[in-house]
Amino acid sequence: MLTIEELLFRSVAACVRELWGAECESGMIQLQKTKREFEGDITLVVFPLLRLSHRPPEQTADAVGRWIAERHPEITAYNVIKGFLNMVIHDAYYVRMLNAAATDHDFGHRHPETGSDPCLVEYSSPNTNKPLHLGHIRNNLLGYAISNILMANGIRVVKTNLVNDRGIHICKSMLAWQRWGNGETPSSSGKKGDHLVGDYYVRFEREYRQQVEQLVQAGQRQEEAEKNAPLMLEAQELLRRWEAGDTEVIALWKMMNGWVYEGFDETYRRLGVDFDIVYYESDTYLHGRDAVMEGLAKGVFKRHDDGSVWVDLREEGLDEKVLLRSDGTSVYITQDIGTAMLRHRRFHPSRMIYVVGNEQNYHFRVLALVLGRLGFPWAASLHHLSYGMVELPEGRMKSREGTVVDADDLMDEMTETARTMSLELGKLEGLDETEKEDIYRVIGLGALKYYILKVDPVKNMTFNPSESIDFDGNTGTFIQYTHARIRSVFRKAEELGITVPREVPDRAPLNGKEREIIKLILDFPAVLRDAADTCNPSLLANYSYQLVKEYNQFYHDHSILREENKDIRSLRLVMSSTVGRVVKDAMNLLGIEMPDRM
RNA sequence: GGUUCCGUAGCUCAGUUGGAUAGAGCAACAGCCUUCUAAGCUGUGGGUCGGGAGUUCGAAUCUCCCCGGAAUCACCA
Repeated sequence: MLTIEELLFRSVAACVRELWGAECESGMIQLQKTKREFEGDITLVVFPLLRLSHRPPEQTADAVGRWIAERHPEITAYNVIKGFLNMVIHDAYYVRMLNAAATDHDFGHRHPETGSDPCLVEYSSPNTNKPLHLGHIRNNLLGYAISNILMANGIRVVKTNLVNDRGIHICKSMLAWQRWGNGETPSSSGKKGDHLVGDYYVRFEREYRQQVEQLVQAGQRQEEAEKNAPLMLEAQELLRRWEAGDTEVIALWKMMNGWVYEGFDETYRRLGVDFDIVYYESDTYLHGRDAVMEGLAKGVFKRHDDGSVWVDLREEGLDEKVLLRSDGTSVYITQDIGTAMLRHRRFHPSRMIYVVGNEQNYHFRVLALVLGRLGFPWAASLHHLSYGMVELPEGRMKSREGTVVDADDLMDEMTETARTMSLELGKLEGLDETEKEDIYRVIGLGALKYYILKVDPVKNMTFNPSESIDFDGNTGTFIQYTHARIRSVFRKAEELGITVPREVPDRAPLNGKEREIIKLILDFPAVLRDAADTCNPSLLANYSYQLVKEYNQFYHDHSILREENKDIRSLRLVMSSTVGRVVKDAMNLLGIEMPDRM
């Protein structure tokens, strides 16, 4: 079905051709929603057309308005204010479009093209030496949400996680555990595996700092002391033995990483995110080396006298960047080169999206350029979905100062707060305990997820642990609450024996509020597309709030089930159920569950 | 110092391709529960869109310069 925008677009072009004998160039026909304070639904901005009409704005707008109104019964009236032509659209059009949305189970969604290449999304990518924190939550929510949004747009998605399971950081935890652990395990201590390992990492850092301090007091320079501290030397020795395949070290590494994975799995499960494929750096870190050596042979990279291999990106405005160490071992980016190649060989992705914090903007520019230098045409398909840091009121989270907001703790607190508030309101009486607990969980997590996802990813955001997350106002809770009330209307309708039509059978006139809401519903497909095109889930979050806010005002003024509203009930019921469905759909794409009651 | 990003109400954030008088929530104050769930609704107050110049019929939005903040520029990951 032709939307009214498409119809008007063509109509304006035809009008200009007929009246002034000119063709519209792209961008000249600007249609937008009419501002609330003016009468009308769609507005044509006529300024760009003045070049063709050679008339003042008002005359141009009036001429176009008259031409269109004479030919299209959908336009019932128009008015001109300065260079703006506001057109009023017939109620029947909106009722028809509402019905189309109401009866389309995949409203706004597109079906995947068969045989098309997938989009690969990498997110989470944790280190295995400490538990997940608030920054990881932003990462995971963004990655999971954008994957869902792409899928809703008919794109096949492969969700991947690249676990950084090797390196000096995990050796530090291992060393501390060997020293001070006394064989402690998750089951012996009752601690979650990732937290247990994280505690030993913290222990290492604490002891290490003491050693450094002692060396400095004994007369060494800070940098010297940091290199010479016995604990650091031991950790490095452990890394060497790991790389040499020492069975004892490998066994310890496997055991402790196993604990961490159990812990991560639980956190992921609670957070509601998942992956199709998990890559481990210990498997992939060697693969990039061959590619770098090939590039060296082709002359796109250079070897320095000490044997290290470099890429010179000064022409692109960047610096020289090391790709292989002088001892031949790989660095961080080497591993990413290898991983990208492995993935490309296996999936032929049309796009590779990396959800990684903005502190790695430089890294991903380099990665794309290096892959380009190596001659891979798909280097251009890399997309870094960069997001800002989550900061605390006093600044950045610092593990040294114990200001890291732990993911598990935060989810616990959110659920707990939801429980307390729910009990105060006392609306869940009559439900059994497991149902109640599930609703507390859904509300607590919904508030957290929405709070994070409503912010534009590119921006740093502030998280105030004591007062940030409200359950009032522009929150996930409010959206869930409105949904729960809509569901309640339908439960009541059933009790009252009111039949709910699938679509609006009559041609009831619309009031202003109803039009606003229907227009918002009809925006959903475009918002969903924009969110995918710009890799920005916050568009969906803010859209959901806007829709629900509008609906909630309507809800108060327009009783749906009252007997005196019988004749307009069908419209209101169809509208309500469609709002409920769209909002639930949008929120689910963000990973936010929608309770039927709360 | 170089590069990139951010700067909108006291606070947290929206703001569509450049479009009309820049919007929400929190906080403050005043109302609304015989009425489909008050986690809600209605109203009041609150702005040099960091500053300046430019482009344009029109700039929070695009360009340049400055100010403030963040990240990064490692043989760390």
